[in-house]
Amino acid sequence: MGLVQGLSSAMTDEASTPETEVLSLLPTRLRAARRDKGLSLDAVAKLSGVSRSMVSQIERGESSPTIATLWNLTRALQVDFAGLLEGVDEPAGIEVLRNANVPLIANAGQGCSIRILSPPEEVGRHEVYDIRFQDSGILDSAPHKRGAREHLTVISGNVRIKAGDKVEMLGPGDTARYPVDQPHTISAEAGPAQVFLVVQDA
Amino acid sequence: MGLVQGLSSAMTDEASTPETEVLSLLPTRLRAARRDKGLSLDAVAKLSGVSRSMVSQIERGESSPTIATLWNLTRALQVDFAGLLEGVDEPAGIEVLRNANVPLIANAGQGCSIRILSPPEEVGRHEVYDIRFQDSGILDSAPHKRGAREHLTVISGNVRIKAGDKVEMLGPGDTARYPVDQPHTISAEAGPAQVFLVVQDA
DNA sequence: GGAAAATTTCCGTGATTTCGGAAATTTGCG
DNA sequence: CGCAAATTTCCGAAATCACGGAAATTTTCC
Repeated sequence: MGLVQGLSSAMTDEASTPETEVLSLLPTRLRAARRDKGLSLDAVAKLSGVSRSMVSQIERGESSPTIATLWNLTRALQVDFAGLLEGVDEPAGIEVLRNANVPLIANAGQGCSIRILSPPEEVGRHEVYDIRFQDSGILDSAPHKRGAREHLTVISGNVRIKAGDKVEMLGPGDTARYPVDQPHTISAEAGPAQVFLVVQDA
Repeated sequence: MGLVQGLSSAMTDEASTPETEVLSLLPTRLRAARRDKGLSLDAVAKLSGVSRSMVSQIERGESSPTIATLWNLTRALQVDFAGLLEGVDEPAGIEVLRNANVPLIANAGQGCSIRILSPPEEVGRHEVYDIRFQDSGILDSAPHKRGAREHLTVISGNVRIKAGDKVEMLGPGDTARYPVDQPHTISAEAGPAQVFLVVQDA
């Protein structure tokens, strides 16, 4: 007995946040998803191939489903498998960051300043930067983790992108997307430039 | 016998994409994650509280773990539970979208044109737009799904953001972030304006 | 090469999930 | 109220997961 067992013994070195409880949210969320769609246990059973009884047990938290069965359930209920285990936080109102208060990284690269537009909480998943280059300014970066991509749009000026061994020239209004699990460099080519950079999954 | 069973019988009405196979990626990914960190089966066993044998079986795809045990594993390996089941595609080189070829939505809202900077594949997870308003231009949007957020930065001009019942005024260089699981409106306030908009998890 | 150490896989046992059908509960309607 | 239909929960039986220890494999070092 003990669906959400363990974790007690050997804990990793990070903060012991109460997020161990995330699993306990799953039953409620599944039931909610089903009721939202106005489906009966039997209906989702037929849709998902998981038996009525099992669906019932899972929804009541009396058993910890196999990922295979959970996957089938999410398909039938059309809920996002990923989001199902996410915590719930999300600031409520509009969060404003004034031009004057934007955090700045002045001495990264040469002749460029980076304005950080995304909140620290989002680091890793989703980072947004406004980067301004002086003439011939350069910013080169070490590889991020695999799967990471950058999405760059030129606001003004001309820039040169180098990702791995590929090179591209961009003018105002141009956009480039590229994987950054490799060394990459952004540089202003003739005169100053301003770019908007979104890093995902870094 | 069949770890990735079912799905054969009653299929939902959507396209039968081969994404049923996603589960088959999990073993490989887990093993990769462990090796990346230079850990032995025994090490993660002690860290996660899951037995060596089980970890081995899971990594070889010989058993479909319970979400509880999978969760414990992800904690020990410090991998994102969500991303673990995501598909894999990712174009390789630098993808360039020229200013002249940017897809345009001309008649959304009033007096505003939307330039779509992100690729269609990313829709839902991560969308990037360059929006230009004429004087008094307005764009209001219906609620997206819960958890979605917009990240807006003003390139030029002055804009007014309304999300739910909250309102904010932004000038050049200002950034706002807000939940969009509710009706929301962006409008140019005095003269034309240009904004950069990132929508996540729509 | 060869032995020792470490790592991984195999195997028997016990606990848990999963299924199909029966009982219990809830819902709908005269 | 009371009965019928629908929905949900309960109950074995079979399948699978999960564990600990032994065997097999790989790695390390002399």
